[in-house]
Amino acid sequence: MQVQIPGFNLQLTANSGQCFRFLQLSASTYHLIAGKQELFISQQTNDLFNLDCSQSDFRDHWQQYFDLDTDYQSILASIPKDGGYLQKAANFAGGLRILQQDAFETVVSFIISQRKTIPAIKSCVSKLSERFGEYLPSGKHAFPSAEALARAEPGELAACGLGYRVGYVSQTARMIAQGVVNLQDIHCLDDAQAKQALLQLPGVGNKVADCILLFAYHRLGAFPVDVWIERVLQEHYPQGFPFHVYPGHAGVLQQYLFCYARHLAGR
DNA sequence: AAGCAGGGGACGT
DNA sequence: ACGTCCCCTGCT
Repeated sequence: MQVQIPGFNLQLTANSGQCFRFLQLSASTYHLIAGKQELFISQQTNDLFNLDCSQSDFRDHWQQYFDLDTDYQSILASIPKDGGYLQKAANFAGGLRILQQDAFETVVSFIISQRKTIPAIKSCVSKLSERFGEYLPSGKHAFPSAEALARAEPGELAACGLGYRVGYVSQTARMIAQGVVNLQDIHCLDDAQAKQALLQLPGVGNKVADCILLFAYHRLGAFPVDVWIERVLQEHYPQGFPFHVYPGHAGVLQQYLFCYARHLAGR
């Protein structure tokens, strides 16, 4: 189907480091696996997109996944037009959308993300899926279930490149499979409670918890601080980032800053 | 409380 | 070829 999505930039979103399961097929076309759903999506013009799914799949699944019901115009409008770094970042990355991803996949992906580059994370996630994820109709693999990773041998996880994170992923998968932490229930908690719940998982610290809140639980106020954001804050906000100006959506700005900083560095 | 170990790949030199 | 860095956490 063809659909008009004003302001959305697929390339920026696919390469934003939120999700590690976009495969770029051409300049404007990507393949994506999210949960048990697969999608070929292509950006044809500024606002026009081609998706190989039905109207009902789009309405029931992808519209939410790509966060098309959030008003990004008003978020962009909240940024002062002062020619500052944030305005430049927003000007570059304003087409980015905060994806609404599966919680378990996001938990594991970001446990793996610590001290790794984005290409390395993608490689790990891909290997984990091929080894432990269930087959999809296309012959590709879904991201593994908590049960599958809980059963996995440490050596098998290590073979996916997890390194010292093998224990974190294994224990976290067990806690979730056994219901010690219920990822569904976290949707009902407020931001602070949700963060506390996630911090119980081994391998999930402050930064990773913020990423999970932002990319799986759609808590747009969560503001993950990684090494790129740390540098941006030190260089451009030495007196601190003005969170009070952006109540409830600073996390969106964090993504603008992250992508812009990486862009300037040629990544 | 600060400092540090920790797989291995990506990246720059 | 080689050192540094990587969307960091947990231990000391």
